[in-house]
Amino acid sequence: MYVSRMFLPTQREVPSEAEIASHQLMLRAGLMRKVASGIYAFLPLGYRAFRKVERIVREEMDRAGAQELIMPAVLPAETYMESGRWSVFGPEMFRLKDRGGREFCLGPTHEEPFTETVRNEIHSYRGLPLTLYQIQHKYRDEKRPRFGVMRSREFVMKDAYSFDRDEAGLDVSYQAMYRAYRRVFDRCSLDYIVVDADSGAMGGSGSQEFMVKSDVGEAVVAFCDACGYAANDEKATAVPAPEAKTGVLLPAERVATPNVKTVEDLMKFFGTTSKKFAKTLVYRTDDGRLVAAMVRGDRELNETKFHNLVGATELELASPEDVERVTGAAVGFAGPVGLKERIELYADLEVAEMENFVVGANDTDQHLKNVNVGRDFVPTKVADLRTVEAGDACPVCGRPLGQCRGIEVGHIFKLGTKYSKILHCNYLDEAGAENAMVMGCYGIGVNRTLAAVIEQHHDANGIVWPLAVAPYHVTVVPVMASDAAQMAMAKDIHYRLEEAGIDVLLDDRDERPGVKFKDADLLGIPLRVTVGRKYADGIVEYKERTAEKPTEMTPGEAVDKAVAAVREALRA
RNA sequence: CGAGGUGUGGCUCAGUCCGGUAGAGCACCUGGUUUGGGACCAGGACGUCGCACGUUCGAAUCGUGUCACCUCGACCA
Repeated sequence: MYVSRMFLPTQREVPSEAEIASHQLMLRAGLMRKVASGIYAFLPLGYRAFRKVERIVREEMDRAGAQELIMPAVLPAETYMESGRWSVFGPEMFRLKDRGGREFCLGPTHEEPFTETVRNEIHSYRGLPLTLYQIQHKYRDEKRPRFGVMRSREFVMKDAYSFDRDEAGLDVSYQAMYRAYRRVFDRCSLDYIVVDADSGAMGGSGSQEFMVKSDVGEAVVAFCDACGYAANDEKATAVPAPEAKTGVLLPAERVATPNVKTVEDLMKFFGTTSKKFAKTLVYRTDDGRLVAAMVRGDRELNETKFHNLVGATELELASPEDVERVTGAAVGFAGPVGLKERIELYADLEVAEMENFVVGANDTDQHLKNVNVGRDFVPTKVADLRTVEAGDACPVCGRPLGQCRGIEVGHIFKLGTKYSKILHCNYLDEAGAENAMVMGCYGIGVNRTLAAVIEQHHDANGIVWPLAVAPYHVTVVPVMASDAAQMAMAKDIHYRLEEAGIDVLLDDRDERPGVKFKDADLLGIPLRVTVGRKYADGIVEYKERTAEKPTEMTPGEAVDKAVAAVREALRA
């Protein structure tokens, strides 16, 4: 491809709307342009890279035995009404009506149409197992799209769905996907970890996320270097770390604490550590229940865990009015003892281990000290409710946990029979008995994966594509476009590479060399062959994007070296 | 959805407080000189200053409304 003919709008300046490296570089290198908030057009160079990722995904899905199909992006409301998700998705779903007033949506995820299709066509165990997938645009009207394609409202997802006779079959299908995912992200040269994830509202028996390590990731993961435990912080647990006990229960006592509301205020007032307090937080569920959660003063409540425990669809902090009604006190003085209304009260594991601690008295400007679980109050249930922190003890081996941020590029999920039961996706076994199919679902965010690659592979000058996803493998740069002999040699190298099946650019523009080198670096083309000052002696320069300096060699050697490097890198 | 911010040529931004002929750099076009890490000189084109209404002799600038975009938070099978 001749650069002079390409639609490749690069920008010298950093676009003001882009915050993170991948977003800035995707705009600067002319990979994409924004059409609306969270909606992007891929330009030729970006689309090439996108298709490289897509191809890797497709190859690995096919290798794992999954079969590709394509569902419509526009789906009728009925498809999601049967499962109940027409209402569950709420405003996040892009909805539209046809001319007859019938309701449709742009598919946010496709469990329903896949399940429906399989239900309609497969009725026997003979048709199982089956894994189907598509690479499709998905639509979610995110409250806050950000970071370019990292969190967008239209995005491309590879979503696969497996259908098995039983749990054992699901395990096999799931493992096949797990291995395929590892291969996909390995081939993309991503540094990632696989973490246990919350399977909460989706039900099901297990779920793992593929997290690309990155400071700009929106997810927080806890991991243990010693034993390999790793989990999304929504799910991560740690060994409780109770304070030493004296075994002497002191009598509970009311203390006037005017304007002492926060844990920090309390520490000052009582002159002790936050580990001697317990916070009581009141939440409201979507069905109108008020529920309370207690965690130790130095801990954070993990809303996901609480959410799952309470069994609500929606959960949010109760309004001040609700809190005042339940506690009979201003916000900040809630406690487990003497609540005005009987509400469910859940205590974290560590709260259950506390002794002679301080809680709100359910009376404005009053706290209770020397409170003890069992004697002064009995929680509805004691459970793990806190968010883990770096340094907490690993739940598997007890060593300190580390924490890092991650970009979720893939998610694999054992759905079980959640959808097959609701949607009556059944099969007859050998004995003629009807059973619900056991399902799994597996997603990869294709454009997010592309952004993650850039996030992990760039430097001050631009993108540094791994060969496997580079839009072009090699760029041939004649230093003086006006020198016909030089240009002829560059064209010859370009031709020979192209003939060898290499994706190659020829920067034939009549620009100063500095401009071409800067652009080559910005675009991140992994290999560069420069035809310059020594071309008359039959010498060109070969340089890897990451190398400090070029190496001199003959054009033939440069071609051979580039071809070998590309073939080596693409050997899947 | 809550809070904050920004909308001026393709890009980055100044001008707005204090109303008076719309600016700079980069990019673009023409000619010339250049040519190993984003050249230089000369000339040129490109704007209803997000939109609407209002105040005023006069609005990029003041007021009201509205839209878009960005950041933080909340939310996110």
